Amino acid sequence: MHSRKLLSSTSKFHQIHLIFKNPFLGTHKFSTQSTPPHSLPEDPQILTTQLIISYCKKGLLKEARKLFDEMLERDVVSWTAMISGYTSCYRYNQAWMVFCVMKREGIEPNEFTISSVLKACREMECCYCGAMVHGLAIKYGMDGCMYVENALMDMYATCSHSMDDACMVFERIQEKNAVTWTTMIARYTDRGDGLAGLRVFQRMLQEEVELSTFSCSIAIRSCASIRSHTFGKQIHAAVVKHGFNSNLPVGNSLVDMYCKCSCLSEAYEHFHEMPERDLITWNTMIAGFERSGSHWSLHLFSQMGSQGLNPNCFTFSSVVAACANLAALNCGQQVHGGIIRRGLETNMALANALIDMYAKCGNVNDSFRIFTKMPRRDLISWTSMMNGYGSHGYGREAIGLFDKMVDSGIKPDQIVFMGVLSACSHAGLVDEGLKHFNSMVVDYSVKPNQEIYGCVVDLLGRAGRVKEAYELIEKMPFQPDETVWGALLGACKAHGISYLGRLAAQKILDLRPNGAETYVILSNIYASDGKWGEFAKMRKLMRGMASKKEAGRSWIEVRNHVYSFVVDDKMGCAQIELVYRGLEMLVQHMKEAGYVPDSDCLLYDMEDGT
DNA sequence: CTAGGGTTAG
Repeated sequence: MHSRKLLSSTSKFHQIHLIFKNPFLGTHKFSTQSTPPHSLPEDPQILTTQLIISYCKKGLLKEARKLFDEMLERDVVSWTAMISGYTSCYRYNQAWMVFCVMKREGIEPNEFTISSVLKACREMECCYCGAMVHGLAIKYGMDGCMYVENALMDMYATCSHSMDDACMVFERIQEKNAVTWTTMIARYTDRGDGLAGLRVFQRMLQEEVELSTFSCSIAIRSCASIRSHTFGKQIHAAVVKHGFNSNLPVGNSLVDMYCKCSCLSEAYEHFHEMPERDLITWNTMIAGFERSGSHWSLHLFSQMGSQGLNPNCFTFSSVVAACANLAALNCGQQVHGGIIRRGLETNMALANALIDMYAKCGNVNDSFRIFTKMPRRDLISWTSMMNGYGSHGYGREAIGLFDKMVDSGIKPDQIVFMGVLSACSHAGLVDEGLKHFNSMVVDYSVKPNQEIYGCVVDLLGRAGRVKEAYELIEKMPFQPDETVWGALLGACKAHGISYLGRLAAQKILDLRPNGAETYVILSNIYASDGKWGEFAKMRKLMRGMASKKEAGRSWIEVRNHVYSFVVDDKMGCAQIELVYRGLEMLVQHMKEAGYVPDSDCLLYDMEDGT
């Protein structure tokens, strides 16, 4: 811990001299004026405290701390200024340490100190520290102060394992203000319980608390988190009624809510009608389009540039993902250039997105180049690289990365195991895959979910070990879902095992009776078994269903332009004839190499008997 | 000198 330095000159004039040398109080002003402005306090202790605050506001913590250490007498205000200075610059440990020294020196904290230090506890997610401060607050009789109560509630809501402690504080608050309500709604939403957040919002309305832009934007985020278009629209109506429409946070959260509820046209409509848009508005809309309309996302990105807005790492992470979805390598490389030009390539989230983008564009070597150059890697970096290797069939490399990741001290999660197992599955590394599956629970205490079981069923099934796959399904600790049965069905189809195939298809149809492709596979199994009566039944059921299946679309980027195709496409690009000629050549090559076309899943050709 | 709101990655 630091020691308090004593100045050689102990006069108050020395401290005032220090202050006049300081740039933030404007030395030039004082030197030209004969008397300082009246607003400046004459007490050097107060002056120094204000100087500390100015330094902290500029992020000059070292300078602030030096001044603080050199102070001859420090009252509770100076201590609190130093503590809140550290918290406002995200140095929560330092804030906490200053608080501890303060207590040791026998300075009694006030409600300002307590609420500042509670913020530090909250950010450190240290419920233990927070509870200790709670005790002090009670001891000094500050637990009736609004600021302390709200800060306590927020601390428990953020750090405690459940919302129970926060609720206890909340219910005891006699006069709840706007901050009390909004904090509660926001914390429920942060924990993924948007519905509970909305219930608090509803109670707030019942108690006739006036709506504000704050409460509206938070409540809209709650709607977004539970994808409730219904509630979202209702709050939107209230927003219009209160004239909050022109408020940016409210407008931005509305755009996000409509996007998350998959109402992209409504989102865009609102985006379009907003009187003012900032970077966050554009980022939200671009991110919203990324998932289900990547080309719109890229279009919006270029529009944003022509509006004179400078993209940040949030913008780029969506745009890189959009390029990955489209497998648009050229575009992705240009975006990568833009990232480097802005010095954002050190951003971990962006590097992760680039790894994924290059892998999905087929350049897994570029992915690895980015991966190796990263100074620090998180779980997502490793997962992205593993998935990149896995999707290119490099199972051994993916396993190697997994081991290195564990060695570097990062704990794998379910998604990492998904990556390792699917890499093993694609590379035919059955025993390695099973080994990792078994060590999941034993060595890493990660519980396998449906998807992971589906992956192991796929792993066994691809290798022809269909019976083992079925046994695994029977041993599953929960009811197998569509993905699991789908994996088994795929294996049965590939290895011509009709008995288990019929069973799997039936299970899928029980879960999702309108799955046209399942009927196709099932009818083909009946056909191959010569059960023509059943086959006819299936075909009858399928009639009228085929139209419900959406056409699969493929696309390719050539010279900065994305061309997309559907089966029997006649509308495509001008060189469509050339494309078909190329395709015929390829099919000829494949047939010469011994390829037999698989028509099991051709839905449209069924009626011709092909 | 103190408290509350909006956007991103597998």
